[in-house]
Amino acid sequence: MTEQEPVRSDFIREIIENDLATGKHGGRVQTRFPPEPNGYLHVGHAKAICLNFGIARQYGGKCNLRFDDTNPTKEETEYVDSIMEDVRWLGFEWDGLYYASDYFEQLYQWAVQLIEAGKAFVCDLTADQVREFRGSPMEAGRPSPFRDRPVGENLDLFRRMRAGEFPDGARTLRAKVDMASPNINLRDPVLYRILHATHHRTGDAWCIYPMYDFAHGQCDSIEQITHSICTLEFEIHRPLYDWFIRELGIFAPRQIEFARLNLTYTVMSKRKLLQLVQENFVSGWDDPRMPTIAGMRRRGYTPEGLRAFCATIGVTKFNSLTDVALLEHHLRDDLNRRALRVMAVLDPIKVVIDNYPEGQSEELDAINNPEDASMGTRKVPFSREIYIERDDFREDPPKKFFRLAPGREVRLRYAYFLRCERVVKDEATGEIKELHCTYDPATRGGNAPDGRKVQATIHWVSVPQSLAVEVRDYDRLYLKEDTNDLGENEDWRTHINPKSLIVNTSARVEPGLAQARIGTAYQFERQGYYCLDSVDVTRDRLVFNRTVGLKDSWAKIEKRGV
RNA sequence: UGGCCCUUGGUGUAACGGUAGCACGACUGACUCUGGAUCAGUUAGUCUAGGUUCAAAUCCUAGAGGGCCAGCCA
Repeated sequence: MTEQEPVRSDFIREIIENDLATGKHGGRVQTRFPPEPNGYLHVGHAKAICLNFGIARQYGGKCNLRFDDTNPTKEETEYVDSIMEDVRWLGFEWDGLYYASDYFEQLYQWAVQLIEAGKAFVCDLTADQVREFRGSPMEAGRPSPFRDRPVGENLDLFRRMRAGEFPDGARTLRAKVDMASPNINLRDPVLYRILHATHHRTGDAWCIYPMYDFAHGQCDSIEQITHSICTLEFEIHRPLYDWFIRELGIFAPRQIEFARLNLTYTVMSKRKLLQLVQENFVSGWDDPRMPTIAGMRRRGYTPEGLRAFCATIGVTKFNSLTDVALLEHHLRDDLNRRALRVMAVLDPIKVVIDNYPEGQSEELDAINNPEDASMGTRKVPFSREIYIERDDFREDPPKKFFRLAPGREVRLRYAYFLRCERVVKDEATGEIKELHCTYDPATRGGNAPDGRKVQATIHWVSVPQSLAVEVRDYDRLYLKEDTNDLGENEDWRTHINPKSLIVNTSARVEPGLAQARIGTAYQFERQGYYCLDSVDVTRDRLVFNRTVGLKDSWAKIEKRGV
């Protein structure tokens, strides 16, 4: 990431600047990005990553990557690996790499400390009973009958919980806070539960695991996090974290909450993304339709585009729904600068140029990127038979349609003026089989010496040299704009778009694309940005993913009704 | 019938008691060998009601609307 990328200020940066100005923490800024390794990172995480790592970079601070791995039943090494890869791909490098599980022993000792101070107790209530005793938001809870268990007994029981003497769920360690608090998190929350499960890092060393609430704040404290940035739903947990920090007498980070990203037509919950994968709605976490970082990378999104998007959406405490068009705008903005222009005919119709000598071919110069002259030029072959886009011809052209039609002349990009003379149709179906045209040899390169103008320039490929490729076009995965807006008892899957993937096997591209490389952005001129698929390409089959389409003002005109 | 947080054009945001600005979208127009890009322009906003003040998007009160919280998930 270049240091020059613009950073807009926000309420969190204001807090930090204020802390810096007043000398809090001696000018030190330490943040962290704390994912749970139970799924792949998505674009919402990208916002959090840009925030935490971006702040550290901006203020000369540090940012750790810490895996919140306190629940062995859901976490896997595969996710740890993917998360590290995605953070790096986005353009960030962590200072410290930690796991909550690194701190299990310390956390255990702190639990013992709370027991000794009479602030925690071992509770024998079942999960159902705990729920019942907890009360509701409207009514106070009742204390557990085990709340006043003597310290010595608590210590003994907790030690035996660790030693594996009890089955899952038999007992918990709970904090003694306030059963009458209007904040339910303070009603004697569970600190430790018994879970005879193998942890992806600590193996079978433990059979009791700390709850997130008992781990997160203290992990931040251990790492001397100055600003602990998290999403809004943890706001109500903050008093609990502060309580632990105070009772334990340890370093106090400041937690600041911001609103998570919501995008139109985009499923963002980890639970739903996991469902999409497990129920085969998509091919995997990296399916190009997924809003995961891995999916977007495979789709052809760029780190720069994603970062630019994150920089403009801002950071607030307001629950908003960002238009996915804004993401696409930043993507196009970046891709426009970097993409190699090529010609590809997605839905070919054959054109025979009757006055072009049979058996002849030639090479024409084409510009690789009009936005960047340093990307040079290339040669594209031209011959008597070419393919053009079926959409670029209308037998009976509507008003404002500028492209090819009988008797009309257009420019073939980088080649010649072409006039349509005759249409050949299938007698039975009426389908257009091919076009017979003539070209003007004097217009080689694309300009007429007599100064004559054409209304349109269309792309094309030469039939004999063209390459047949597979092109995958993606549409939104979800049909409803607000994916969180669901009726009572409504299954969110009913709104999954059944046509989110369209595989096109009849596309033809210019021959130079035989050397296409994974990770390179291409613009199929007049159509969109594409990239080679990183998974399904084989030696004899090129597969291109449509990253995002170009803005199409003709489509707009046509849609309005001419 | 609880507690906490939030509310600025269609959307995302800025304005920190003193001219409501920016971006996206939409719409015009110019230009163009991509109906792309670019450029110029138009559109449209402070949730409501009171109060404080010379002055309120900003402070106070009430209301309306939205979000979160009753996992041995994070």
